[in-house]
Amino acid sequence: MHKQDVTIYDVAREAKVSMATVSRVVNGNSNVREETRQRVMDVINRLHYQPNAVAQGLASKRTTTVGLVVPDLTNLYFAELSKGIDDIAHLYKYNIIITSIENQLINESQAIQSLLNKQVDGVIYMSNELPDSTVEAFERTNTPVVLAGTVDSRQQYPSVAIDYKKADTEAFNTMLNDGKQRLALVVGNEEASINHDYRLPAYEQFVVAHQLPSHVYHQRRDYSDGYNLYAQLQRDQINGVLVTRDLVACGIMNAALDAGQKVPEDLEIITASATQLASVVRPSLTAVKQPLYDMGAVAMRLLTKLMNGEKIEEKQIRLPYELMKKATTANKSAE
Amino acid sequence: MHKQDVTIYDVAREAKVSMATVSRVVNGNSNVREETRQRVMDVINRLHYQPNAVAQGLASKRTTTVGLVVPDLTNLYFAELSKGIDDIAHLYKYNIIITSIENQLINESQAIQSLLNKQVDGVIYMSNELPDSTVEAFERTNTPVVLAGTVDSRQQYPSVAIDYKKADTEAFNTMLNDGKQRLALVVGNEEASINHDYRLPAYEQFVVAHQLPSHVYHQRRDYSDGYNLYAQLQRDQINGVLVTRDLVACGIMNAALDAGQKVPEDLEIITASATQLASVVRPSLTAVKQPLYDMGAVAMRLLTKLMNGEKIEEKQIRLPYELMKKATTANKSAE
DNA sequence: GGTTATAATGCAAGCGTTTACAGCTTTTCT
DNA sequence: AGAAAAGCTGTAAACGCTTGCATTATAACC
Repeated sequence: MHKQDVTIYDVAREAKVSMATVSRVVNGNSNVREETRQRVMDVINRLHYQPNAVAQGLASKRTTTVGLVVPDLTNLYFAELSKGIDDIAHLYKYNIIITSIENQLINESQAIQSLLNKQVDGVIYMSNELPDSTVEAFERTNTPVVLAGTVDSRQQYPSVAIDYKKADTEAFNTMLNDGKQRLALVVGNEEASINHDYRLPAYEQFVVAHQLPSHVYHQRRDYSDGYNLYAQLQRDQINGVLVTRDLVACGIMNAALDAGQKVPEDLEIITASATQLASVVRPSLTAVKQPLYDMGAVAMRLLTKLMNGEKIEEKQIRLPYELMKKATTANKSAE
Repeated sequence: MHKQDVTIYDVAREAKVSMATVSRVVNGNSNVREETRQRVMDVINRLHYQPNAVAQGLASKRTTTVGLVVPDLTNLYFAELSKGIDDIAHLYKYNIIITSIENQLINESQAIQSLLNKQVDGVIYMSNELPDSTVEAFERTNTPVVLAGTVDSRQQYPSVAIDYKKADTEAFNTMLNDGKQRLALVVGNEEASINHDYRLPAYEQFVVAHQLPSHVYHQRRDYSDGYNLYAQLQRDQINGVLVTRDLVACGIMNAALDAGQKVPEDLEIITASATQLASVVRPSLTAVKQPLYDMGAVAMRLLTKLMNGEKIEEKQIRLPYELMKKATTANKSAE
C-alpha cells in the first residue's frame, strides 16, 4: 500500500556508483571523493531519496532510538523531565519511543519487552519503582539505562536527581522556623526507593532531632486524595506539611481554603516537586523547585555516552535545587 | 556490545523445524500443528527468544509503530490527548514514537522526515498548524494520518475534535446571560485553522448579532502572556473573556485577583480547553471541557483502521463537549 | 485403495542497509 | 621513475525476519 520506493540501489544506479559509496555519503564517511559525493548528493536530492531507518537498524545494529519509560504522560513532573530528555535526544539525532506504564505492574513487563524488541539503543527510566522483572529484561539485552528524576535502591544504574534528603530537611526547617511544630509528610508509595531511602529517613530524623510528633500519610497520589486528606490533617492538628506531589498539595490546599483556613498561616504546605502547577495556583505554594528540564537533559546526555560505550565516572548525579518560599502571597488572592 | 543473541534460527534448530515454522508460531499463523506449536513454544521459552522487531519490520514492511507529533509535551492539552492515544495504541500493540515540534517550524521538516524514515505505519498529528512541507512528506510516503484535537483547513485528513464554533458560541452566550457585554477572545495564532476557521468566525458572528464591540487578542500562549494581558483587558473594559488555552486563562485570572478584582463578578473568564489545571485553580474557571482522552482514543482507533486499509466513512469526527460553569465557587477562596 | 482436497512444513528469495575486504588510483617520497 | 602509502570505490556477505511457492504428510471421499 505505501512506503517509499526509491532505495539506495536506485541512487547508486543513477549516480553510477556502488551502493557502498552511496551509503558512505549518506553516513558522512570521509572516504569519498568530493566530486563523487556531489554527484551522489545530486541524485539523492533529485530522487528524494531517504534512507530506510529500519534497514539501517538491522544492518548496523543501531536504531538511533531510545526508549522512554514513564508512569503517566499527564503528570507534569514527568512531562517536564521528558522535555529535557527530548531536546537532548533530538540534538543527538535520537528518536524516542515512549512507553507509559501507568502503575499497572501487571503488564510493565510486556511493555518493556516490546520496547526492547524494537532494539532501542538505550532507555531512560522514570518511575518510583524499578521492578526486578524490568531489570532482568534490561540485563538480558544489555541495554544501557539511566534513571531520570528517579532513584533505585540497587544503585545499579546511573541516576540524575536532587538530594532529596537535604531538600526535605530544608523544607522541614523552613516550616519549623515559621513556628510550625506539628509537621507531616505526605507521600505516594512508602516502599518506593525515593521515599523509603530518602524522604522518610529525612523526616524521621528531623522529628526525632526536634522532638516533634511523627505523622506520615501515604498512598496519596492525586488531587482528590489530597483534598480528602485535609480532614485527617485537621484532626491530627497538623500545621505544616511536606507533600511529594504538587497535585496532591493543591488538593490539600483547596480543601483547607474551602474549610476557611488560611494558607500558610493555619497550614503551611510545601510541595517537594514543583511543576507548572505550583506556580499557577494561589496562594502560591512554597516549593522545592527541582531542575526537571535539566535533570532530563543531563540524563539523556549521560545515556548518549553510555550508548557510545564511554565509561561514566560518577553514576549518581545530584543537581542543585531551589527552595522557593511563597509565604506572603497568601493574602493576595484572599484580600 | 549488546543486543540479544538468540535468533529465530536458533529456535528452529532446537525445535527441529524450519525458520518458517517458528515464524508462523510467533505470528500466530494457524497453519501449524498443535504439537509442533507446543514444541516450538517450549524452545522459545527455554531460550528466552524474543523476535527482533527491526528485522520483522524490514521483512514485513510493517513496524507496528506510530508517530505522535505534538508541539509540547508539557502542555496538558496535548498530554491528555496523548494519554488516550497511548492507551489505544497499546491495546492494538503499537509502539509510539513521539516527536515534539516545539513551534519551531524551522526543523519540523527534519523531525517529520526522521519519523517517516523510521517507517512508522501511521501518524497522529496534533498541532495548530500543519505546514505544507509536512503534508508533502506524508503524501510522499503515503502514510495514514489522523489529526487529534486539531483541525486543518485542507480537510484532507480525518480529524477528531469538538464543534468549536458551537462551543464558543455557547460560552459567549453564557457570559452574555451573566450580563457581560464587553466580551473578548484571546487566541494563540490567528492564522491557525482552529482560530481562523472556527473561533474567530464564531466570535465575530456573535458580537455582530448582539451588537457588541469586538476585541480579539492574539499571540497569547503562556502564563505570563495572560498575566500581562490583563492590564490591556482592563483598559478595554472587558468583563467577559474566552481564552483558548487554560494556562493563559490562569495568568489573566491571577492578574485580575492581584489587582483586587473579583472573578467572575468583575471579569468572567472561560477557558476554551480545560485541562487538569482548570479544575485545580481557585476560583475555578468556567470551562469548555473537551473529552481529550476520548478524542485521543478515537483518533488512534481511527488510525488503526486506516493502517489496516479500511476505508473511513466519516472523516471529520466531532465529539460532544461540556460547558462547566463554576461561577459560585469564586467566593470560596475569597472568604 | 486410489484420488483429491487440505493441512503442515520447508525452501529460498527477498526486505534495504552496512561494512569487511579487496582492488584499483592517485599521491608522496626517495 | 619506481615503490610505498594513502585515498577511493566496488563486491558481496551479512543483519534476522517474512512469505510465496513447492513439497510432503494427512484427511476425506467414493
